[in-house]
Amino acid sequence: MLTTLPEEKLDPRVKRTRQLVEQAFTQLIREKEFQSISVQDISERAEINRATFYAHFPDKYALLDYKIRQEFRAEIEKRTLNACHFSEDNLRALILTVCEFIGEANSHCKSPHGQFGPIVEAQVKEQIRDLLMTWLAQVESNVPSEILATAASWAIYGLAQYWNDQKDRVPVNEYVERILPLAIANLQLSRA
Amino acid sequence: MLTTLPEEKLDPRVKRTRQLVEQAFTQLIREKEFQSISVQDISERAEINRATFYAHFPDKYALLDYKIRQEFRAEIEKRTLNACHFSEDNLRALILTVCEFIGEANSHCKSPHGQFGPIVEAQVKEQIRDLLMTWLAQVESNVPSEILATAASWAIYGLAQYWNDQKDRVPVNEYVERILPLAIANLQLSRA
DNA sequence: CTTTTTCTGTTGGATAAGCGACAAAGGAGC
DNA sequence: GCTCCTTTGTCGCTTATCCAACAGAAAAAG
Repeated sequence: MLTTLPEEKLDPRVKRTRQLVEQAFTQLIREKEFQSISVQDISERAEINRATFYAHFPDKYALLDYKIRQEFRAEIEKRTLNACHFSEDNLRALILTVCEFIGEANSHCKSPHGQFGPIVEAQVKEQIRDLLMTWLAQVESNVPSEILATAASWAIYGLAQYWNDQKDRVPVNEYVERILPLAIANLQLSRA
Repeated sequence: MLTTLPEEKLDPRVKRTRQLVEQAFTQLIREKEFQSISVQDISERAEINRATFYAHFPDKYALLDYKIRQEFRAEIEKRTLNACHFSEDNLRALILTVCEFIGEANSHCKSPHGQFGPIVEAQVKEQIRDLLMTWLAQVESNVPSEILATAASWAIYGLAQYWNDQKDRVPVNEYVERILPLAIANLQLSRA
């Protein structure tokens, strides 16, 4: 689910430890390379037991996934418009968010041999897809919304990454305007 | 004990909740009157269960005691010299600390009908006594150190409060110098 | 005054977190 | 190759915290 109700009667204890783990990880990630961060490091920094970490996350990669999802979601919620309807403006904002998020991820989290990229990609695409699904739920079409959302999420992420990899970049806004019609067309295929 | 070893292999959970309770109380005490602060208020603010509060403190008065002790101890540790030996300089610093602490307590914690005073008095006197006991432990005398420390703690606190209640106060340092010989004499009675 | 509401301590049972200890896997140095 | 050391998941068992409920005290409302 994309809709965030961060506090709906959650056990205070799990709320606490999640928070502690998160902020410990946030601290460590800007000190060390992700690879060299151990679960023990996180547990010690968070002042929780190591076993407790595993009660919340299967491993440190799951925590990374969670962190990425959370931050991307925060961007979505900040700028606009999660859990609202499909519109040209919303789609534009979404694409813009993706472009900038990838840029941030590349610059801030300097991964040595780019093991970071695939993880970010998977999580962000998932988020995009979920969001598009909620938008399309209110629209009639003879193509299943999963199909449309999947295609569009891949396309949007691919285009955003393509832009980020360029040496001489067109301004973001200009680029977004250029690919926006394509994205719209993708989502409105075979409209009823 | 006055000697503080705040973290010696204490269960992380109790460390956490103590900290949460403390900072919740600290926040509330500068918003509300102590009387109008309920255990529920503290628990909610600290995001712990109310029953958990009672697992740590018998009631809110015990928490207040604890807070006062802790802050006075912090003053002692900051300025100087806990767990060290008896000397004129140390005693002077101690008396000065007491004078200023009472002043702070009176001004900052404006209690409506002075129910605060007796609590502060009890806790601070206890702390003074403990500290003097450790000092006297290294000194020979034919009078039990409990007796000497008790008398001196009452005398010092009484004189500090007396000074605070005056309308036209002599400068602190001057006042301290005046009563210092008296305190010294008290502690060195019947020296071996 | 009576009624209603809030707060207080306390209890029993459920659950999360803590604390070792363990075998296994990986890395560093020899 | 071989140690030595660290990290990793995982497992019982203990302990702290949670939660809902309770009766009684205190405060507010009527």
